[in-house]
Amino acid sequence: MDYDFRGIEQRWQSYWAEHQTFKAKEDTSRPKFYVLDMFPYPSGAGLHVGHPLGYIASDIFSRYKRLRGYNVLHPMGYDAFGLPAEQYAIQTGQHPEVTTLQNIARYRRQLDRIGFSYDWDREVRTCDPAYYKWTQWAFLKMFGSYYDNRLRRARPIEELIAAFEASGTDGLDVACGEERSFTAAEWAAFSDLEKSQVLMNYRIAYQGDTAVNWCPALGTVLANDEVKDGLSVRGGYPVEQKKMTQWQLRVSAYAERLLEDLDRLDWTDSLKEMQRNWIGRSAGTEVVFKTLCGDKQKDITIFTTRVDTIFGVTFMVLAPESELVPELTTPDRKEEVAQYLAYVKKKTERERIAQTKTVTGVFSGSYGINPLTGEKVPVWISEYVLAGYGTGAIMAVPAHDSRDWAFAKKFGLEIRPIIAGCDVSEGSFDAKEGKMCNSGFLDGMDVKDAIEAAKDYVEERGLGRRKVNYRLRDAIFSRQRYWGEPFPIYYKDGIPTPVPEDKLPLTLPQVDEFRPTEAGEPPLARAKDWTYEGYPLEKSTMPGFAGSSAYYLRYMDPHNDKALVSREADEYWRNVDLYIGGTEHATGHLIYSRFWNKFLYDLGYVCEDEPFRKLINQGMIQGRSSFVYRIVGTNTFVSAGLKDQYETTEIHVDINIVHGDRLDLEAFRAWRPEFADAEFILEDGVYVCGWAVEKMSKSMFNVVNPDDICDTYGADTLRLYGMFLGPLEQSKPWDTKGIDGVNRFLRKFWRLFYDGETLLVNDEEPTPEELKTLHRLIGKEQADIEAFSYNTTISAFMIAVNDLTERKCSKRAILEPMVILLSPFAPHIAEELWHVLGHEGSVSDAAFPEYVEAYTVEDSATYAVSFNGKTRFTVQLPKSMDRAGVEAHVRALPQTGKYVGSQTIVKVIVVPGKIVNIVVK
RNA sequence: GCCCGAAUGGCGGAAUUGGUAGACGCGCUGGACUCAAAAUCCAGUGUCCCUUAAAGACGUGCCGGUUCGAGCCCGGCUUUGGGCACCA
Repeated sequence: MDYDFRGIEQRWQSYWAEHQTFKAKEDTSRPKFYVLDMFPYPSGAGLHVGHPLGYIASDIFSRYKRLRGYNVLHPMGYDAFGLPAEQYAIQTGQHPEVTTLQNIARYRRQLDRIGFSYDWDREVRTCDPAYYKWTQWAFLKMFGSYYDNRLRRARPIEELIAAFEASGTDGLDVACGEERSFTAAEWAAFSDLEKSQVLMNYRIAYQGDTAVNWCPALGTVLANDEVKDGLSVRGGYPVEQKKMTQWQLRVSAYAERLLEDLDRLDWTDSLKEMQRNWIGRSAGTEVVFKTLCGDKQKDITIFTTRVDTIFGVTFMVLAPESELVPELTTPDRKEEVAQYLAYVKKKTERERIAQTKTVTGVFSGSYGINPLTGEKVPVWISEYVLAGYGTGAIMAVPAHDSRDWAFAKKFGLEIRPIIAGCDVSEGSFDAKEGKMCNSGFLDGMDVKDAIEAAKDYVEERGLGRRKVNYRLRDAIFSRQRYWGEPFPIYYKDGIPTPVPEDKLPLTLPQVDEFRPTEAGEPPLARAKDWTYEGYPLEKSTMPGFAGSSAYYLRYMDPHNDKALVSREADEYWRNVDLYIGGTEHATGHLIYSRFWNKFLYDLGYVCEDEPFRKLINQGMIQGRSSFVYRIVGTNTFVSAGLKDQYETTEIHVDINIVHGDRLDLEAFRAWRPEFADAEFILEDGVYVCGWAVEKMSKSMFNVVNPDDICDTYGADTLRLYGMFLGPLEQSKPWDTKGIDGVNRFLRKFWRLFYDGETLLVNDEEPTPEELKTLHRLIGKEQADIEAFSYNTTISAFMIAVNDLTERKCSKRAILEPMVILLSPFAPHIAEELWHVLGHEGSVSDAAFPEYVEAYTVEDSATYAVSFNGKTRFTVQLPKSMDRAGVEAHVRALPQTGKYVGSQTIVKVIVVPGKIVNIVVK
């Protein structure tokens, strides 16, 4: 019998489905292991080979853990709300749900062919009302909570209301938008509407005015992580800054915990570093400068990490959006300031980014007073100061900050160095080193000491206080779109009011069209009767990350309609042990999920405060594009090696008609009508294509469809080859050259069982050498799989199979454990061979073979030979060698003579496995 | 500009973390089988010197250092991938 992968793969895939082999049940008698993939957005293009690579990696680990006796939870679902389906709906009128369901069906067919061990009974879809009920529920919980900075956790808003009633804001330390203070009596006197507005300042899900990334082409706002280089990540449309009232999540309240808890996670350092930078903790000082502005007195609070440089302040700068700007603009400067503000306002985000080197600004006419020196310094307005960070105002120290330096140069302001001996004629001196000068009481101190001394000084005299700032902003949670979760909020007399929990889910209404209304309202404004008890419902919907923030919890208990997850299920599965996915979610999903989980943890709904214990980032799979070269103005194509002799245009060509960089000329002519009468200039009789590694995409004709690989080689070969390409975490191009190698390996393994129709498996006793081969493999597998070094694991397998082939060993005692070892990687062929060996049932229920040290190759130990207390060289000796043996060996070494010379060795001290000390006389 | 990471044959990549560099696979060369092709199998394959072999020398981006010993550690570069980017 030959290795008939088509029959085998079909047969075993049906077997798994029929027998529910991978159905996961809570079972407290067994240890759990939760392996999760980042669920896909089902796009219209279907899967390409890059997508399932991470899924294959996690599937291998799931199957491996199963073999090791774990109760494995390995689910899959779809992140099904999102922009592309809606854009398509706007263009075609097709309901996004229809296209989404079609895409899901296609994804499922593609996934099924690869033989994953998913428990499909637990599938979730974020666009399913039974699922988004819990997204809405969580939102309501956030709406009904505030963050207590002292307890460092979220609490129900009722507790805050009780505190207001008892003593107003007195003695509170809670996360909020703006600092406010009022007494209990004042609180009691507020109207309902006023109370609602006050509470918004504290809720974890709140409505507030904010500068947002507005994308006119998409007709919606976007979160910071949805914008890159001033363009929307999806679609690449321009984005501008706009002030709008939006729902937001107070992620910033969790900044410190999100940062601290990174240390406890088993994630890669680079990913943790990305999150740390995104959170951007910076410890500094807030200092108050009084101002002189006609007869008005106004304080400017600034934030700085370098109070020690305060003696070098020669001017101050406000963000254009700062509310102090109108107050501090003197009448004679009014016109110029207004002009500048208009100029800043009409800039798009993209222009701002492109022009970061251009220095702009305007003088306000006012002066600030340096609280340490009493000196008067001008207050400027410039866009290089951001309204959203710190206090939106800075003290400028041009001698020691490059941005201030550039500004001072441009506007001719004084640059006053305060570190001895530094040269600031060509640029600022930003380093934190040297001795202070021109700085009053700080003179002569080391900069490092001065930083602390200055902080203390300012704090002790009440001129300012220590303050920690974060770059992390609150997440903007409204989208002016149709295809997302509706907010369970209605407006009762203008007061945002939650829809009662027992009325959830609040389902998405039908609309006749999916674009915004003529009045510029979101599409939900088109719905008939979009009201609750006669009051208007919120018309925006939630963003893409809403549904993906807690999906891992829902998998634990997907059919529960009483709770997001039951206590029992949560306490059994707890959190994700292994999460595999791309690094592109580092500052989006992976932050939001952690925040969302911590919030639920604070309120006692889940028992772990971090969602993903270990995280692996699989690298991106790039495409290998092929090119042909058309001579300009002709329909003649020249082979890559000769192209430099002509003036040519590079054209992407479908990689399916290129074989080993050689173009199939007939297929090329048939490919597109305009190439039907193409002429070619060949080299050595063939047309050689050029190539490049690029992103895998339709437009570059370099997409490899996993279905095609399954057709030609089978899913097992696809799985093995994908893992054999190189280290999991590394980005690499998909190059189908070389796939024959792993396919050959599978056939070779098969031939250990069969010679044509003859079954070769026998019950002979294995020789010690054969056992050694087997156990070397077991040892390698165990160590390498745990380290996700799948490529070397597969190499080890190939070595073992080559070795057994050479020995003509088809002994059951060797082959049986090997089938089990292979099953995580190539499950279909493993099932078939398990069956051939006479077993009933699935190899997935077998146990990982035990590793016996006796059969392993004799390991060597390294001994460092030291003489006169200094290590001179090392020797490698078998681990089994005893002390006397090591001693004799060392005495006989020629190197020993070199160092000991004519002296006599009186003693050799052997520390097992490590050091040999030689004592001489 | 700032913060991470990487650099090894013709190619993808190994190397027990300081101990025989190049495992495994691809490709290539030669051979066996075959009427032939495919498939399969066997042998060779870092570079240089050489008819060949032995032997030797060189060899992990570059320069220097530590060490008996460096792909791995230290200092200084170069190239490259990724993240952040007026965050005070």
